[in-house]
Amino acid sequence: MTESKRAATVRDVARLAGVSPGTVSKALNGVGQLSPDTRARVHEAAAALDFQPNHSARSLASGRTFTVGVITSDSFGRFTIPVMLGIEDSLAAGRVSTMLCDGRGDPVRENQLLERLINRQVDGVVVTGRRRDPRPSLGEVPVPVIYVLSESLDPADLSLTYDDRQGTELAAHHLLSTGRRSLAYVGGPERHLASRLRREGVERALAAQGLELDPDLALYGQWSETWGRSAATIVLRSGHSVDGIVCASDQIARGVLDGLRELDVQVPHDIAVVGFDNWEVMVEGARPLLTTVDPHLESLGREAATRLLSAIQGDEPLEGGVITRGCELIIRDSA
Amino acid sequence: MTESKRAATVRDVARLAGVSPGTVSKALNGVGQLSPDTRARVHEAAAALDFQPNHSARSLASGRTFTVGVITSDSFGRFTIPVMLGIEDSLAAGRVSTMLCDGRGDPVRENQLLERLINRQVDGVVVTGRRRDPRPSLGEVPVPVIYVLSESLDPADLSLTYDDRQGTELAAHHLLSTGRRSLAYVGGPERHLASRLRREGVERALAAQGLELDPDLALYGQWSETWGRSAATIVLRSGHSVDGIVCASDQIARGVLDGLRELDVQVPHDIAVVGFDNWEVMVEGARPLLTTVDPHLESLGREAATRLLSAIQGDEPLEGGVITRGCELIIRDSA
DNA sequence: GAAACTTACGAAACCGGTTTCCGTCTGTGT
DNA sequence: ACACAGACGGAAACCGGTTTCGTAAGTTTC
Repeated sequence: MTESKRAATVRDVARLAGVSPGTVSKALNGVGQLSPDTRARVHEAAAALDFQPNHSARSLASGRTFTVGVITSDSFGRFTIPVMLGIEDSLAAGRVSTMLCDGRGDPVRENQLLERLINRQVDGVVVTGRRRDPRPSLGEVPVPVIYVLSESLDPADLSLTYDDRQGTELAAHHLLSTGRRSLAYVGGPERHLASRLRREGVERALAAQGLELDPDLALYGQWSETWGRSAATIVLRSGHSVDGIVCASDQIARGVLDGLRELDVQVPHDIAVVGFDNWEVMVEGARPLLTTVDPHLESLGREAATRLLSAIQGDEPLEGGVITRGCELIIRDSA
Repeated sequence: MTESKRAATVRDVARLAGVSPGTVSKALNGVGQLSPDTRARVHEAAAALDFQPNHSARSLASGRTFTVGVITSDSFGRFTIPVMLGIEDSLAAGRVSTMLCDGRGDPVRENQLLERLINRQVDGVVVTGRRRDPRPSLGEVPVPVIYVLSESLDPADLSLTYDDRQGTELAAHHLLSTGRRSLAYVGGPERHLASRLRREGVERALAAQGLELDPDLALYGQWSETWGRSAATIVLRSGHSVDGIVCASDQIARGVLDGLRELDVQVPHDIAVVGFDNWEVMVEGARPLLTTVDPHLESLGREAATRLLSAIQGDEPLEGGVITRGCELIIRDSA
């Protein structure tokens, strides 16, 4: 099918339309001064020959590649994927392709990849990673760069991320507004920023009602189900009559649910549980279905791509700073 | 840093080395007849200027882009990612980049993406998808194509996939060799090839011992935990004294484990359970830790890339057929 | 009816490498 | 001393678009 000897070039089109190659370029790109008639003839000829401009040639001449690089420090994990989808979705519309690179969390490797992307003349770069913790900047790069999820340490860079604090605040607020009074927070490792921010969200919601989070009930551990199960026991044995638990991830929440069930606690009757991530697999397998916070990663990816694109087109650099988007609470059966 | 005005070109290097641009190209690419001395001088000059050949120009002239396209019909789901990682891993070594496209399972969109990749002159294409079921061929494509996971319906294409049958055969064999006699199989939807093949594996292992799979104990359902939980009940109520269950996925297995626990069945003492996929999240959250079949998706991706690469370099087309790789049983605590 | 603009398009340079072809220089054989 | 092969490296064409610039024809202006 796509085998007609050799692809048509702009000269072939020119010959068929009876114009010069330069004119073909102008007609097809809608630039220059051309009579409507000529323009039409060229388009016709191009269509007849199924002309597809050679991408390399176009890039070479114009300096633009219609390609953006995506560097992830995570190995396309659960967090990167929705972001990628959003990016793809938004870029595909502009006929821009993405070149995906996995930095494996190694800054050296990351820099090599960046070199390579620059060398390939990408029009822009998206940097993303699993962690919410700030990451080192890529430094001076000749094309626009936007950081997603993991914000850049350099305030001159533009970062786009979601609001951890607001997320759990939403969750805790929901618990409080449905009559719960004594909340616990089960986080991941304390060294992770996300763990600490999410705790703050719970504290803020409590403070708004004149309540506070008992230090005994603010637990740090791992991002795993196993930890969630242990945490459930710890909370129950704490002596406090907890009636709501905000978890820092759906995995933890799932562990908590399992732990509670084993201890014959009714969810949500006795204790309500909220997760974080809205990770389908976890949410679906959980019993009862997990109420959780959705950080809308895909739309974050879409926005990142859109901003990057306009920076590329407008040629004005992205202005630095951190843009934070809100999360949404998805209410199901566990709270 | 990478801001030294304008990137060095082959002419800059030529001037510094006191040779002609053509000679620089030859020296750097190790072709042509050049004295060792000249070669060295050019390399030195290139290093001094931190010369990076312009990718578009190189592609334009040589016809090769050092880029392969990856089209996934799955939205970078759980199955595609390990494959992608393998591909990346294997290609990065050859300084080849990957261009990722998500076909969303829509053949029309898929074809547009392919057009775009061809137009961008990719050197080769990898097609992958979540489903094991065969998929339509992309048809005539001017570059090598390899299908991974979802094999192509056209026997003239080269497909690379894993052996579902052998996977569950391994699992069932393990159960039998540890003294289990009465096995059940809990599959996904019957319309999915994977479900049927995995059942056959169980049957083969049983047949090897002169046993067979009772039709009552070969269950089809969904790829979900919920289904696994139901299936556990169905198996127990079947009246057969089952002592081993082979599940078609880790999610199902996890549901089965939960179901059994609720019915006070001891795993693996009373019933042994084996999953399929070796999906870390599921395996880790399961209690007891899940014994499961690992299809080694990442190495499948690596092999696909390697084959593609050699086809690209050797210029001989890939010979058609389906290559099937074996799975490995990962023994943990559930069987 | 000439000057002053416009409009429409082609010629050619250009982007930055690769590759072919050919001339020169050196060394060898007679 | 002369022919000849082989090694070396330069000039220039080439890949396939884009873009600048110049000019011929057509239109307005006075």
